Amino acid sequence: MGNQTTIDRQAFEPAYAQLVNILKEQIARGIYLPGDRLPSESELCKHYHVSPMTVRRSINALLDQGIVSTTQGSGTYVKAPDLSGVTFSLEEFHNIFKDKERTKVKILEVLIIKTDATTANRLAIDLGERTILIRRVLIRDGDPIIYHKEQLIYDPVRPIVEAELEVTSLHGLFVGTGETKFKRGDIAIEAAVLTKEEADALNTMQMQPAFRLEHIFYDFEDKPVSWGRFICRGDRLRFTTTVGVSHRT
Amino acid sequence: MGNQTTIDRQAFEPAYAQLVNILKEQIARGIYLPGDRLPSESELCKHYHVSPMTVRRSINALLDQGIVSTTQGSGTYVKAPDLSGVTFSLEEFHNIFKDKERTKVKILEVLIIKTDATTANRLAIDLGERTILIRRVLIRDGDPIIYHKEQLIYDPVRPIVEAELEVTSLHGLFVGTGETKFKRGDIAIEAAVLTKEEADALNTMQMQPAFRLEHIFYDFEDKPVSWGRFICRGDRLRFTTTVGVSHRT
DNA sequence: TATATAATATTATATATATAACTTTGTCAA
DNA sequence: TTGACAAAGTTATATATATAATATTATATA
Repeated sequence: MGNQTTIDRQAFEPAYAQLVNILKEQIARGIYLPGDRLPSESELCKHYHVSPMTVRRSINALLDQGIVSTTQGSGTYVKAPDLSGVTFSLEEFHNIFKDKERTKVKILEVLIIKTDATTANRLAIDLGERTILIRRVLIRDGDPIIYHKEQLIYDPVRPIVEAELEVTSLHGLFVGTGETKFKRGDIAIEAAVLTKEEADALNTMQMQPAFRLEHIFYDFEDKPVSWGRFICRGDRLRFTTTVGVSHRT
Repeated sequence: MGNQTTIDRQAFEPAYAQLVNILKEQIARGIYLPGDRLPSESELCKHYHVSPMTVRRSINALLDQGIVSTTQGSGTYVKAPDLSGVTFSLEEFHNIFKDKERTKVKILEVLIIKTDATTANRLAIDLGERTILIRRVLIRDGDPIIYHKEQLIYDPVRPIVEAELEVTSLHGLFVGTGETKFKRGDIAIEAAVLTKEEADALNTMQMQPAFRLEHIFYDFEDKPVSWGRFICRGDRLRFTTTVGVSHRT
């Protein structure tokens, strides 16, 4: 069991990172309980023989991780683990896209249509204007996993379509190739049950649980360029995270 | 439109934060495009008349926000916005618990039972050992919103039960009162459809979409102390976030 | 006792500097 | 042209120091 109490200057790990781990471990062991004040920065300096800025950096890391809170003039206090600050990432979602060996993208349909009310609202355009509709399925090991339906602004001047279609893999969206044409995106996750259209595309039955990941992307002028939804079978995806002080790597 | 280009030393906002905003805005405006190299740290020092450490701090902030990436010896580069690093917070979930005015907790059932296989596995105990089962519903404005089913280790020596039951509001779990008895938790989110039991508790129909938030909490010896699930109506909860460079506050 | 004031401790911000590690570029020789 | 090497540029880490802002504690005063 790791039980570091001093900072090893010969170690590969930098001093500030070592101090972070030392403090985290002490908190994890219950030496400092929620509500307790940590030693002041100057005390930590003396005890571990590091400079104030190094201590500061370590404290900041603990702050970022939501493990402690600081009050100017008072001290640094251990936070009780709570769920309010917990985050979960799309990493696992991203992983599905990552290995290009196992996953393929099948384009079901591409057509130019007149917008319905919902799309007009999302893309901030007039009802009836033309948009490009793309429907695709992401297939892993022959199994359809994710259904994607997207509508893009139809703009002959700036042919985003070609760029989008070139990327038949959707890969660019998730790894940041530098070819992405959008500056910013709003994303929402909802729980849903599969509609018939979605179930057909995913080759399963309707009324199955699913994640619905809705996205709107904006260009550099903050105008919407595309809107769409990823539909993901609930039995194939699960988001995990931890709260509190987890073990050191 | 904010268009800050110099650092105002009289401003309330500290220099490093101002520099973060300046750089973010330039990236948002497309002055630096994905893949571009930012000016080197020493150049930024000269241009904005701040010390290297201050520039460093700003760059680190951009790193944390996933806006740039750095390569030692080479430079700092603007990242293309990608979904891989996107995170969702439980803030909105947390908000439901926060206002004690509107929300009440109704305890449906508390009993001591012998564990089934699933619970024994989650709590790392033997099959048939006793656990405490608690079923509650969180009600907002008279409407049942969240159904919670939890099983705790039955340990006469350490009566966690009383503590749990005192907190009839579940509030402590989410705000970190310092009274929480656990050190660490694993959390998973799944998409699901309501079972009959869940639908009854939530006073709605089964087969409706729902989020299932499963949690296991551990004590300071890393032994599981409780396991449970929050079931949340999908039409009452939605997680949102943004990707890329969003506008400054 | 209660209140205001001073002193002290603590975090927050900022500067200046130094060394190390790594990358890129340029130079020179084979 | 190619490869080896040196030089310059860039980020990463660390120290030492200073000032400001806030909180806490002690002290003096009424």
